[in-house]
Amino acid sequence: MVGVRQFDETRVIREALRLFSERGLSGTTMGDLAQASGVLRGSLYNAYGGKDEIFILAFESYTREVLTRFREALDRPTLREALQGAFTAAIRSIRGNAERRGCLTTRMALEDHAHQERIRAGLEHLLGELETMLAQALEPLCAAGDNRMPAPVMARLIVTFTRGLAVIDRIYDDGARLRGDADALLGLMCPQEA
Amino acid sequence: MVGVRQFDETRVIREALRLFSERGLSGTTMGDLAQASGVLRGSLYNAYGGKDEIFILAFESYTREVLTRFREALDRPTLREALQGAFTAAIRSIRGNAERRGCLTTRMALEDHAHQERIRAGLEHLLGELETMLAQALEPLCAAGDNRMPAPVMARLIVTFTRGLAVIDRIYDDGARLRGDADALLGLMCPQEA
DNA sequence: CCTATCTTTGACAAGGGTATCAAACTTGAT
DNA sequence: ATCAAGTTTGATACCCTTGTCAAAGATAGG
Repeated sequence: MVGVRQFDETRVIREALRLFSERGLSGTTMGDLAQASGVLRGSLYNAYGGKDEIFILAFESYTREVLTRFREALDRPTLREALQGAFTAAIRSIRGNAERRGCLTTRMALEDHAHQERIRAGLEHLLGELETMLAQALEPLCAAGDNRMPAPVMARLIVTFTRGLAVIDRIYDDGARLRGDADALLGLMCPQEA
Repeated sequence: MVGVRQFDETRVIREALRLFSERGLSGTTMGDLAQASGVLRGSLYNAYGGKDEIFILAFESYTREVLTRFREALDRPTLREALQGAFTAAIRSIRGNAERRGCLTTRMALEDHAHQERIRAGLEHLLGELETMLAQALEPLCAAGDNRMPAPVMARLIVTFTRGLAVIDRIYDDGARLRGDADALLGLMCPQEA
């Protein structure tokens, strides 16, 4: 290797993910990315080609992160606990942490961009994986109880509902509201008073 | 009146609503608005001041339209029918008609803009009205059945869930999927097999 | 130490959008 | 018919963003 990249590539992706989550794709400029990562615009163009390429990399990283988080959250012995885990993970994803805020998936779903189809396909892939993971995790737990709702239907409902949580958070910015909604749906899905 | 406006103001608002719903606020330019309404940019600036002012007017019009639609949809004798009416109205709003597509509320919630606070307040107002309307309409119907969930909680859950439907529609563009999700939640809220 | 190759740097051109403005125009009221 | 007030029109200035590029810099391999 003769020409060696001088900057921290993981930092670029990390900062990009943060900015895209907070401001969206069109709301983030190459200048923003450059400033946040401490790399000059020219270097970013040279290394990645442009904003869309950086976004794709950031989104792939985000997909891995989200799926890992849900996989862990669902690993519980009862239906109720698994659902609680899923909702808690979703709300944590949406409300963010010190490093990042906002749900990139929901954000990208509502935004228009040049590479619409590619990004839409990425979102479909992420939500599809999430739905499959939910269905597989809930299947045995649903069968154990007296649940009338099939696990795949429940999985879809959870995916759709949690997208709604992301929207509501943008408007009310109220964690208690999100937890209240999640508890309400949990109550419908697990009527028992354990 | 000496200087009389030469163009059709209702057409401007109607076309603006269509464009903002389909492309978002930042995705719609004054040029787009001018072209769609057949009015020159200069005239729009003179009449309204700028894009944001036009948006506010369009959003107010949208708020009235949505609330009217839900008021009619909820006017049913049983809980199940009222819920079905609400979900159908929501899906119709989201999927649109020949004239317009896309859910402006959900779209605006996820987009960043200069007048963030003003628009966020507008969204909170619309969803608040919707929630109140739902709670009041469902209250007597819930009391009639053996429902354990209080009407206000159910109202919030519906508002949140239907925002999720709007997001899912953007990704899958599949009306059957939306109806499936709505039926699933309906099944949880009205367990009886009428 | 030298070199080939890639990276960094800063400047620049181009495109698109917002906003402004003066001049021409329209029209209700006197 | 004339006037005053508001509107239309097209041009223009300005800003922001993207994308490109040549020159300078850095580094592994010889």
